Amino acid sequence: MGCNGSGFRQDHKKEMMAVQDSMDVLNGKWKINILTSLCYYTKRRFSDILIDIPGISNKMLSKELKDLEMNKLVKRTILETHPVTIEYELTEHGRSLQIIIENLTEWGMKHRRHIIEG
Amino acid sequence: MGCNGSGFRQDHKKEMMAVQDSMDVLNGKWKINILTSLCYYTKRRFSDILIDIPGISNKMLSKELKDLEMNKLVKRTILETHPVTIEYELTEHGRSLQIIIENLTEWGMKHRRHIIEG
DNA sequence: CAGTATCCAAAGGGATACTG
DNA sequence: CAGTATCCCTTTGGATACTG
Repeated sequence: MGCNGSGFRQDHKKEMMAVQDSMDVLNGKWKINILTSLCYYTKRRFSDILIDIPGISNKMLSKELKDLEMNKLVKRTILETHPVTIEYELTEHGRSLQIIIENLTEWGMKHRRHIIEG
Repeated sequence: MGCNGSGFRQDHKKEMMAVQDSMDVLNGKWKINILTSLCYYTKRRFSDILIDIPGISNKMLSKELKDLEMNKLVKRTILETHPVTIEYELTEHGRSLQIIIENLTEWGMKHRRHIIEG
């Protein structure tokens, strides 16, 4: 049942709660951006993401990556190179956000045309 | 070109920027929730939304609705009843977020099963 | 009903420096 | 490279009261 679907139920508390559940995970100023970087680049190192996202500080990137790991959206792998290489990537659960990220990408471009450029 | 698409271009700055443009509009703790309420209920009054979204204060709802109006996602209509009735609804541009909201709804339910309920 | 105003605490987050 | 630690300002936003 979509947004315009008016099924038997009159209220939409379940939908409201579900969206809230999503936003609890994706909150903060940078999470979506980090997930986007990992979504499009597949594998990415700490310093790469730092460059991918203009304005983010190492402190925030560190914190947000930990949050995302805790929510099982991101996987951190240590490669035993010298010195060690740390790779971040989406988990399977994280990849289930792919469609949302693609939609946000598309919508962002549309919004730019609609508002920013007039 | 999707997240896994590796076309000719090697970088994804355009996509990163587009997502950032989206998030600039949808930032804050409550915007998505407000849009969700208007998406599923179609038309909604101030006090209705206050009830739809557990935890939001009238101050924040007021502020966020203004932001959304400024970004042309939400339309505010004054009905000349006694006393006046104020109706909020999505603009056409706002309705273009419908697919994202539906995806977030679905993903939230999936995430609940995956993480919260184990 | 549909907000606005004020106060104030807590969280967010930038800048800079430092570590293994 | 991949972070931590600290300082401290800024923003967020809750509580409460008030207005037309």
